[in-house]
Amino acid sequence: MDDSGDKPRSSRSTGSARLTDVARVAGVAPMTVSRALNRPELVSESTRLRVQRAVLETGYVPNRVAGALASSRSRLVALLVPTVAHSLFAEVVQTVMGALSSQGYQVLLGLVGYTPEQEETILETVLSRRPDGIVLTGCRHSALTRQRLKAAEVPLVEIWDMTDDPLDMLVGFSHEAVGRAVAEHLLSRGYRRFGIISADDSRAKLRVAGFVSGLESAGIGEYQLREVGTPSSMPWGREKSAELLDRHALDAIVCSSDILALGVLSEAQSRGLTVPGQLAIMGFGDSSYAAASFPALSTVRIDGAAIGLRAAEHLLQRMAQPTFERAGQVLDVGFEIVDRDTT
Amino acid sequence: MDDSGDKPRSSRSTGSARLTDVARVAGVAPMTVSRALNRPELVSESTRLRVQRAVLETGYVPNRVAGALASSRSRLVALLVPTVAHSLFAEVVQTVMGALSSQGYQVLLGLVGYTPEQEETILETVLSRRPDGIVLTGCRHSALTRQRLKAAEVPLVEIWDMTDDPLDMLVGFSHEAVGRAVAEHLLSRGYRRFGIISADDSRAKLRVAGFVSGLESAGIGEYQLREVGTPSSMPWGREKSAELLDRHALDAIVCSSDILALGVLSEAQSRGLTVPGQLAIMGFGDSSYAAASFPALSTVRIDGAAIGLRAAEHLLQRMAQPTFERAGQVLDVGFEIVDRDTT
DNA sequence: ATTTTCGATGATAGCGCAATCATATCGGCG
DNA sequence: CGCCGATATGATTGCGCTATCATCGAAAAT
Repeated sequence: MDDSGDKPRSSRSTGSARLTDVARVAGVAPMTVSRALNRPELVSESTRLRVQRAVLETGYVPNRVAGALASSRSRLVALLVPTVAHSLFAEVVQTVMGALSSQGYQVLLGLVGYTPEQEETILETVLSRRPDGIVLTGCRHSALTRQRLKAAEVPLVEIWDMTDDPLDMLVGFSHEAVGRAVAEHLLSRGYRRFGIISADDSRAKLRVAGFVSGLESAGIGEYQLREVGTPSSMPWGREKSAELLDRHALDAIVCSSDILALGVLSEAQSRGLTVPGQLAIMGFGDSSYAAASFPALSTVRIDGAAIGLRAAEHLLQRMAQPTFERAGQVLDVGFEIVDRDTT
Repeated sequence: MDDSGDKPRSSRSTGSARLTDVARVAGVAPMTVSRALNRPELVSESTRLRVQRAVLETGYVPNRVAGALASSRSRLVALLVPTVAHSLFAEVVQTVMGALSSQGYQVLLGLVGYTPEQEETILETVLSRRPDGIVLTGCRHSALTRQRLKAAEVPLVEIWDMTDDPLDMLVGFSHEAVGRAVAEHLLSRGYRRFGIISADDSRAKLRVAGFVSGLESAGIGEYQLREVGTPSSMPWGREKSAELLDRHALDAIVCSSDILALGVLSEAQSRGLTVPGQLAIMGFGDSSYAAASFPALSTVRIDGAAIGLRAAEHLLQRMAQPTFERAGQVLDVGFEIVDRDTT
């Protein structure tokens, strides 16, 4: 007889227990169950325990879809990165998710590749989930993307790049500065005839631009540039460096990623070139295998974990106090030239 | 005067355009706008165009939170992997997301580490989003996890492991078989005195068990085992191999991941041991850098992309026809011993 | 001409939850 | 003793959308 008062569940119902079911079992109002679960400090100890028991008894799993609609808080953060098949971004994903999940947020991951068009498409569907915050890789967005982000008025952190004019918050580093620093480093080592192998991606190109401007500051106007598609890979590095070495007398090759540099290293070894004696090689990223190659790869270390962590912190702060305006906050985490055995 | 009939938006409203706003601008009923956007084949061409214009004019972004609540379809798939900071799982994430996003699904990523407890916690919050499908790494789940998954009645694919008794669908390979195959391979090469360095993770332990059983089949009962914590890293490999080599005369060391093997390789080189002459080394995973090490690392290739792709395909099929029962479907994608220069 | 069919559109009613305000209870205090 | 404020709980309403059924006009069938 204990369900004699129940209306039959509508045909649209999902079948699993709802808040009202828990409430009936616990002998309280639905609202009290909601509070017991979300704001336990507002209910008495005894009620909280009764609700807890009722939850176990009914096997209730809260429906956060409904909760999000009712409260306009999704507890969801969108994280948009080009790829996870690259240890640097994987590290960012790992740390961002660690920091956010400890605060009860879940992550909606979007892989946007390296083109603004993909970013635009993915952002649209992401915004339709009404995330409470967004972490976005890069600062170069399409006009539509910028407009949508502004209209959404959602806390936002751009990462992995640098600009004076962020959409909201920014945690990253200057790719141009990286390029210039690499140029200075290699010039100080005495290298003069440079090859460059770069991925066809806007941030890699910025680093190349910085590198070239560094060369020009030293009066060097000549260099050989080859572009490769994404994703970068060892074979790309081998192929392009073979092309470069066949046609030009070079004493150093600079790569837009460690994996390309490893390919160059293979090519050099297959040609019997001593490294760095006859050919110096420079990578980017300081991936876990950079130190493991033989000879150990000189590279540029980017602290992806720091970027992810600070980005998450900034976002959490803003999501906790949405009124406190701190737009325009910019953090440059820098980088470090790691001088191993290939330069 | 054109808003004279509007009720003021309630204080709970979010401020952005809703379906009814688009409907008013387009001069149709809200339901027609919903259809024009989600089932365009059900509305006339002219209505569809008017709605399209109204959407642009209002800057409407659909609210899929509300849509999901109303339709009981979230268009969300939960993807639970131990970590993305490991190229094998990154590859899975990459391919699963590629396949799902092309069909309009978004991915809720969960990083569950290597313990059933974490999986349990994360699964609970994941289920509260009412995903349309779940991809779960591994087949060993806590009782509560199994119970919740069964109660949720959501299409599910377990990956990266093998069992006769999957919860629903399964795409993976047998870790024990990997271990046995590695044992046979090394035994056929003549190695007899083995060290094992394994991560403290249940699937790695299965591979160890398979390896040991392979040794025992050959009448070898002695071997040296060291466990390391997660995440595996080169320093762990170096440290544990140093310990092993100090105390035991070994002619081969088997590792539960390529990154550990690379550490072992460094240690061997630092001791002036020839590889594989004085010490053979075996990795697992065939990470991108395995072929790049010097000497190139012998390892076990797992086709993470194939696993991700097939898992996504199975899931899409089931989500499209939820009535068509195919529970119990199991796909073994196998593995391959990659015999490079360290064995 | 009348009925049937079908495509297109609209009206209504929830989906499951939390914001909000109303109500009840209780001890402390003038 | 009655009033006040704090604390605990409940009733109501609506978040924005889609399932469902009703309606309506026009073409097709009788």
